[in-house]
Amino acid sequence: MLQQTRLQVALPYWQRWMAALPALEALAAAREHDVLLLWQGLGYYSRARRLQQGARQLQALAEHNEARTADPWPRTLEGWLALPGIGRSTAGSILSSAFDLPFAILDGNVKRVLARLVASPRPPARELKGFWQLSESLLDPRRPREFNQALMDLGATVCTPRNPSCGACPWQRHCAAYAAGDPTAFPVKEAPRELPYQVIGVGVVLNGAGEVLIDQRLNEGLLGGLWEFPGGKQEPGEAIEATIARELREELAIEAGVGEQLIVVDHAYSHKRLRFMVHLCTWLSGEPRPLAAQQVRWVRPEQLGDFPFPAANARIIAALHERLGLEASAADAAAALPHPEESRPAA
DNA sequence: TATCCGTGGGA
DNA sequence: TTCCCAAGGAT
Repeated sequence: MLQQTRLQVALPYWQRWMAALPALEALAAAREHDVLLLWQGLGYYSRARRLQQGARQLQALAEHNEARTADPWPRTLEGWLALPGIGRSTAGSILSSAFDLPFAILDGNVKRVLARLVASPRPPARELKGFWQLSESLLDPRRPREFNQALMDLGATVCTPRNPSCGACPWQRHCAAYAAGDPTAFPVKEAPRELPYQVIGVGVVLNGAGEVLIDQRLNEGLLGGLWEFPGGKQEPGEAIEATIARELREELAIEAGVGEQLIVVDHAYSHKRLRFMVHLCTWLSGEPRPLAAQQVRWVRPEQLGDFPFPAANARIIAALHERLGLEASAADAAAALPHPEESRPAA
């Protein structure tokens, strides 16, 4: 959870997670649907699926270990790196913090501290090998747990991105960036790229029974494995109503009447900006088929909270509930425990 | 190696 | 409002 995510943000998720999945066996046995529901809103959703895959791998390894003398947790770098979603830094964090073993880490805080310490002239991403060597060479092998924690805390509380407290820094005498006069010039940043911008037409399709149509995205790519309201990119010169009708036809093989606008949601991802133009639609004909998704379902609007949606879609759900006069909000539903109900394909 | 992968807190 | 960037990993 802490990969690219602040402790303060991850903490409430972690507390709910540990209450629902308190041990390796619980995570390994859980439904992926419920795992994603617990992760809903945290972002980088492949982390959740890979974490569960990793739990299942560790459990399988433990069952093949006939001796059963040791716990399932690896004590080697290779053992952790064999698990999906665990890279060198996370492996080093686990080994040093859980077992006090001498393995280095390299998170955002450490990169900044080291970049300033040596006044590294290039962005850390272009010097990863050197940064790893530096982190390893500094590590105190006698107490790696305390050293790594201290190094991260130094970056988080003293050697901060803006307005660092160099007067309180124990490494001030050794810091090349401080000697150069401007510590905030490091780490050197990559030239920011312009974010692509796209308009997405989204259809909230209702049938005669008052049910709404949702689909589960493919596991690969953006927001993999999460549910959404169907839609797609607006093409040049295309009216948004035409976009929505076309996407429903191409991706679900249905015909729908595109009605009034429900809401417009602007959302910035780390690498693109999107504007969702959301319209209420009326299903006309065709059994929905998951042509570009894992599965498709008709669900009652008050049931939407049982499905993991990305953040931008949570605003659409809230608008729909408000339009329909429902009191339950997506946020309320997201805070609830995983729903035991099985999720089945519509077709 | 460069790019993709989310979200939200804080300045 | 806009921008930065966070206990990184996979491809």
